[in-house]
Amino acid sequence: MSKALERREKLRSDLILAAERMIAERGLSGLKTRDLAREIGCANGAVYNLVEDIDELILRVGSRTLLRLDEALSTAEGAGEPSPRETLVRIAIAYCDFAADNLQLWRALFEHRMEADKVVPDWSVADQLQLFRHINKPLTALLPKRSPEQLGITARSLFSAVHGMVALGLEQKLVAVPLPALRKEIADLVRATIDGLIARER
Amino acid sequence: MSKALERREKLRSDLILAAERMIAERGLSGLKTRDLAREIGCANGAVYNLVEDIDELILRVGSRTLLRLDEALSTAEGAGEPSPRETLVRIAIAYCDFAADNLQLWRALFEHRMEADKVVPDWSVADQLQLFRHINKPLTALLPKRSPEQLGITARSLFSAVHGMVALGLEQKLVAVPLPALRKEIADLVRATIDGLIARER
DNA sequence: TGTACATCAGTGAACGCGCGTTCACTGATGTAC
DNA sequence: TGTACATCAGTGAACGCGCGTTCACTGATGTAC
Repeated sequence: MSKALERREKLRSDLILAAERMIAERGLSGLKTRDLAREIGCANGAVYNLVEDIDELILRVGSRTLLRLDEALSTAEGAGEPSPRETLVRIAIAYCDFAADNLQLWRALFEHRMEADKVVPDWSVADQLQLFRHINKPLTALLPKRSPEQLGITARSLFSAVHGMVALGLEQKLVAVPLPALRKEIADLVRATIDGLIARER
Repeated sequence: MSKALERREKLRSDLILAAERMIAERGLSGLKTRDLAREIGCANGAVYNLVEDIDELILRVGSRTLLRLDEALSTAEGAGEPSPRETLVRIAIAYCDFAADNLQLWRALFEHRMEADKVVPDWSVADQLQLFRHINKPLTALLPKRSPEQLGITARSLFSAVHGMVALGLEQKLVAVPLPALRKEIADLVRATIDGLIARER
């Protein structure tokens, strides 16, 4: 039986990797069960032995994407001088670079909506919250007077703002910041915002 | 013949209004041709006498939304003291309020993607560019040393940042700024950013 | 070691639903004489 | 004013495609004796 279980786990991981590749290449809407089955060499219906449904599969891929994003942010955090302000700038730039390098996978994180009645599982929620620790630490150093709740809100605001610049910038549509200028604009905005917040603190 | 033309125009405008109502109530994905036809009291196929296809219809609704947004921003601009910094804050808050009050229609502006081969028509492009004049005027007053190109990029950055806060805030998901705090957070971020940009200018 | 049986992963055709768009046809409206 | 004809908006059934999911069946693998 263990041979069978092993095989099953192998197939399951193949499935998730194939889904990841497919989203990366063709976007979330390009993910099709029949193509997945062909890709991992099994029948249509076998997919449903490996995974509850397509929503679960998408969340599994999302989990992997968040993990890689986490690593990218950790790397950015570690490099260079320890000034908390510049750490935040580096994190923001790293977020931008990650999104650009993993465009479709990163978009899938935000495009995917569960049906109204289904609930996002705990393991997926935990993945998301993890990421805020990158922002929280330097922000706490910069704004020591603020309560944890206030800091949490400021962290979310800052993240949302940077996320917006990245999202519209990478769309390459009319309202977007032109791509070459994007990283510089993000750095400027983060620095300006932080300086403004600190000045306001006093 | 003019009686017929009149009737046709009436039906066409009914169609656009019905589409607007339908998107507002059920979101962009809730827009269905059969429901539209029933709503305006004609057959399925008649819709295609009034409009090229569904993409055009969505863009027409989008055009109306952008027009109302433009009015809302104009109103915000006019009210209160003339300090350019506070004008920008009021515009950002007005954008947030408009999005909250017109949630589905506002989302439709960003969700809608044309198929790769089709081109967004000129009248739709013009609608979008119009809006930036609201941001550009006060920004020019605040940052007089910058060239028009630089100002254009800064305007887009600022817009993207505020848009990101509104978009994630109104999603009400994990990463979002809590809704009651959103307006205050936006005002703070805009003030902090502007102060930071001006300080950097010197 | 060999045989009978049970289990369950794997199969792939078919279900079921949704939905934009087309098209042969109709009937009301307008035009020509 | 009346008749024959042309036009074209309006009709709604049907086309065509996509696609997640189910399900009766099969065959390989493992277990019991």
